[in-house]
Amino acid sequence: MKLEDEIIQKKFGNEYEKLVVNILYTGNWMNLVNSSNLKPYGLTLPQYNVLRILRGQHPNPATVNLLIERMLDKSSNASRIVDRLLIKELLTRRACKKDRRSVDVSITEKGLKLLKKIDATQPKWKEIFNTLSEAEAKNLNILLDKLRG
Amino acid sequence: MKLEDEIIQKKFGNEYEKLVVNILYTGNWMNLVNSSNLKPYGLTLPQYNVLRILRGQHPNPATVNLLIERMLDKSSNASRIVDRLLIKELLTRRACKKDRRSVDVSITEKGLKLLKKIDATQPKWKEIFNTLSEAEAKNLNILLDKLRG
DNA sequence: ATACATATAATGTAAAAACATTAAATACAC
DNA sequence: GTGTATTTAATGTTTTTACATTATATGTAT
Repeated sequence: MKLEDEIIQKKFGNEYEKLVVNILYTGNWMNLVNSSNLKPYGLTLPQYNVLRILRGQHPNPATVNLLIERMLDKSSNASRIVDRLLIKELLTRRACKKDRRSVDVSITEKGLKLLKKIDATQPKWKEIFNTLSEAEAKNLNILLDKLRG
Repeated sequence: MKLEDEIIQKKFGNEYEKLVVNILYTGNWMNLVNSSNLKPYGLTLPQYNVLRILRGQHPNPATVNLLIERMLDKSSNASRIVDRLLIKELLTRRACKKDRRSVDVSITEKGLKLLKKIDATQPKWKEIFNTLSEAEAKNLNILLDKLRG
């Protein structure tokens, strides 16, 4: 029996316990879709997320700290993810003038161009979730926001 | 700005796009809670999940294949996770009689005992999600099931 | 029976993550 | 200003994951 069926059939202690498995399972599936989409471009999911954060800041730089704050995966290998993207010339890293402990990390033109290319091929969640009406999606968002307090 | 705030404030393309970030973010937070709870027992989350699957099968064995099917993280280092748990004597591994390609993996008494100890200290999601009524949790589950089609 | 395909798990290797520590700059109390 | 604590990022090391390959057993078509 697959977990998918397991979720449906298994007797969970309560709705909250089931909810945890449900969210984790759904999230894993989304991650799978996302990362397999990125593979042709030679980016891992964390690398992609960092690039997107940098694009969000552009043309301002971001510090490594800001990357850590924003990244979905907080485990903070941010410094090394920046290393890897630097090698690929998708970003630049230079000492921050105002605070010499910090570094200014900025996405390059090459990085922006790559993101743009990826944008076009990213999963269309609206279509993937076609079993869900817009109102239901909205409702889910509201409930998830509420869940986190 | 933290991602938490970002989710609230950012303009997403549509509710579906927001939903993806929302679920991933929530799931990451849950994983964090779960794995920090396991750390005192020297188990990683995948190791813990494998042990729980084995307990679910007990007293029957599971094949590695079954573990892969059921694990939340499908990347399938199942074989090596079994290795690690074997070293800790939390499970046994022996050739399967019926199909000599397969292996029978079973949780040991030591493994069962460890799980039992962990059970008592696992996060009480019902309390953690106290911002959410039981009806809302149920509604979330229904919507998530629907989302996956 | 033989040949070929498939299923199952293990292994080799490279990449990334986890965890702890370190180094340097800044903030702050006195 | 001096000493101490804190912030910021990088680094060292170990563990785990990712990806491809391999070895063996089983299934299947002929």
